Amino acid sequence: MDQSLIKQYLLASFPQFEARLIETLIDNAFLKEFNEGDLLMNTGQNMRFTMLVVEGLVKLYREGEDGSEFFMYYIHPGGACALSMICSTKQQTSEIKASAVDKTTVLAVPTTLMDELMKNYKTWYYFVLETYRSRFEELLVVIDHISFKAMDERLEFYLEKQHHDLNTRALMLTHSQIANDLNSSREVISRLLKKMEQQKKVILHRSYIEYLK
Amino acid sequence: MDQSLIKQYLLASFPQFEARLIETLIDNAFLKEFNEGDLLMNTGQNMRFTMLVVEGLVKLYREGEDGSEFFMYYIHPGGACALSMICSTKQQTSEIKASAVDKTTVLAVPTTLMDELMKNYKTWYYFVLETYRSRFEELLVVIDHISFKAMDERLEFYLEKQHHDLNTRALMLTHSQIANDLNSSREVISRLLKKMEQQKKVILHRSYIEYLK
DNA sequence: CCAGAATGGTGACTTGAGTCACACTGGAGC
DNA sequence: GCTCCAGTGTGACTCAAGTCACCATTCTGG
Repeated sequence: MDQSLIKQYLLASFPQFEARLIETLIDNAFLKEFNEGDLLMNTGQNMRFTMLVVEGLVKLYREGEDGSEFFMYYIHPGGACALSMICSTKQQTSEIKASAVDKTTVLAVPTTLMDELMKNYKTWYYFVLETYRSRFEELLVVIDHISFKAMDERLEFYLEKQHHDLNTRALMLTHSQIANDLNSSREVISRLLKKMEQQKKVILHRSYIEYLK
Repeated sequence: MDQSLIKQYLLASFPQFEARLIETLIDNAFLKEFNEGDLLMNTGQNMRFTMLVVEGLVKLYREGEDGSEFFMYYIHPGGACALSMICSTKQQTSEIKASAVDKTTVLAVPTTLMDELMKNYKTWYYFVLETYRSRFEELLVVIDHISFKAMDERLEFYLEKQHHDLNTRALMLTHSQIANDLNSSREVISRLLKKMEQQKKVILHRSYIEYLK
């Protein structure tokens, strides 16, 4: 049944939540599934639910005016989208998108419930603040990289991150995909990858990259 | 007296705070003054106080490894540093600095008080969330600019922001300062400013720029 | 008033990275 | 087998922006 499934998910992914909070969430939230590639959140729409990721993987990226995109970070089970945690705000400026990388399950918590949760459950408000803080810091790291680092270093960091977040050395990525994520171009990425291969940091294959270091 | 001064400041800069919250703050927080150029917050130090700006102006910037800096945004009276709102976290990665632009007064609220404030005062937790949200969005805009825009556009945006935030057309900035804030070099900024002058968007003077558009 | 510092202007050069054009290759599907 | 196409490799070119060198102007402190 759905209720007990929610409980299982919460216990597994959000072990820090207090028992009463879990009960409240079971009574008020519902599960939602997304397939690979589905959009969880689109630009500027008013959020009526806070989404807690309980299974799968979500990719957050920024969309430029011309359609080019820019990878920011992944959200793993146990995380939530910071932006989805605010009850009904304008959000006109920020063009941000979230899409499922794998088959993903999220727990949708109505934003109308936020006041009560914040007030009554310490573990909830810790979670909200911690979510904001960590996303904030990730953005700072992103800013660091694009403003202070050159492409080769950014590429290495990107691959390291992929390796770490996806927990595999076999990175299923084409050069164009990487170029998109880093807002660069395929040729540039190809050349840099070639260099990295010579430095024995990766081995290149068709449609995937073996991460060594 | 200090107590009534705090009250005045709070009423002026944080009119949304409920009366009981203001009383609590009066009893537990204290004012702190900074002179122009003083550092309010340094890299990675554990924050023991949340700082609410009640007078003056605070500049937030990111420090690169080599000492170069990168302007992010201003905090006006009525605002607070999002990062200072988290009770004692690691914060090892983020090298972020806050310095006073003018003579600035802040209200220092002990972070040990956060739990109680969040729980008991709805206007407080709205404020905290709103602070996070708005800073987050500002960072997104920053990312947009450095990843999608060229220097000329970034410069125009920067000047527009200065004009808007400092509320004056007489921008007291040298070319080197601007270059620092944008993580560029003086010569580049000089040339671009020259172009903008030809386009009648600014008039250049020694040590200050008249913003026209 | 003078020396030195701060500020700004400019030409010449270098470089990282984006673009264009085109060639090669391995796999999927017929 | 063959075709087509996504994925990749590479040289040549362009351009924005950073760097270097040097000079001119204004300001400031003794």
